[in-house]
Amino acid sequence: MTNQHELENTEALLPKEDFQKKILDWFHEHKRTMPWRETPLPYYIWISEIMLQQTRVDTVIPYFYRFIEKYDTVKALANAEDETLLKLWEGLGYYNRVRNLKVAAGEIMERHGGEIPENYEDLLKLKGIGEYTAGAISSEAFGKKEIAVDGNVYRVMARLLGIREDLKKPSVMKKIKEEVRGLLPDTLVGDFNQGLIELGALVCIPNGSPRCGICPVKDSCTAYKENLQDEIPLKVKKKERREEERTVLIFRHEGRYGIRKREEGALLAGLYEFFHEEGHYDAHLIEEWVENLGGKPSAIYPLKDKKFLFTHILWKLKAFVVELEAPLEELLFLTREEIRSSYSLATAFRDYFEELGENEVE
DNA sequence: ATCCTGTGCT
DNA sequence: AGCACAGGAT
Repeated sequence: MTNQHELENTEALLPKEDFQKKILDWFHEHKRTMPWRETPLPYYIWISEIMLQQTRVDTVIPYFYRFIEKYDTVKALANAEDETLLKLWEGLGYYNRVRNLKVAAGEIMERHGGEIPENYEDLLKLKGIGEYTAGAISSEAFGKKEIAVDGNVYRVMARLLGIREDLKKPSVMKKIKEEVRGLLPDTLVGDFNQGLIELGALVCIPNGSPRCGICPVKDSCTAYKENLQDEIPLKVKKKERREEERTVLIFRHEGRYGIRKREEGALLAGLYEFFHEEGHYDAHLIEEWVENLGGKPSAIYPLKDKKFLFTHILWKLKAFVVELEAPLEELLFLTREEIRSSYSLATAFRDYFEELGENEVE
């Protein structure tokens, strides 16, 4: 019995043609209606895929209509005004996406005579298009035999194959992509890809129990058969973050603020930052401290405590604005406007920078 | 590999 | 209110 069971899970897990047919049939019957599916022009697929990154279908649809009405071709997009473009995107978030979209439109005009390229490799070179999006456009708009593995597909495949490993591990991602590649049909590849994605979005869902009862491929699903739906995808232990207490001193002299450049090769190399040191200090310790640095504080105002997360470190920040009678030698003293326009401040300090404007008395 | 982005989920 | 996510960039 055990042997037979194992056999089912390996070679017979997914008789390929059956699996393809089940996904395609299910997709054709249950797919949600979306404007770019009704009219699958390459340009529409491209715009929608970019909009759909980190954004729900329902949110995207009205933006999509407005966008393609205003910019109906790659050429129009390449010549778009930044202001108008940003206005059209307002509320969608992740604004780099729309900046990249215009850059890519320019690239398509220059390198591809205004025609969206069909090949995965060419698509991949375009700004804002990564592995997933290149595969999605190539297969869905041009019928090329390419995979389009997004977060949904990783989850669906992990459950189907019973993969109880961290889906963020490159080796695991690679394995899943190879599995999907091996399952691609010769025709209707785009529908097959979308079928897997749609299955992940509607049936094999990320939060809450998957709806295995209505799944077209439950019979070949390891997680279903072994009741592992809650174990897969594996919830990865959130890596312990080292906590560091730091005190930030925002020096001000005659309306200018002191910043310094971070060392090359360090965390956040080359970005600018306010002065800060390890440890938490209160106002009168700071007075001494600043005097040791050769400064004369005329006033010290506390700002709100903040936390800032890196992948591996948590900074617990205390911050003070320190009014100085003279600038400090080791820092660059600049107006807020100068900093805003010409210096890239490390994001850890950006909130404090923004707050400086709020209670500033000019 | 590591960082970034803002959102939606708890 | 804080955190996890997801895809691309560097």
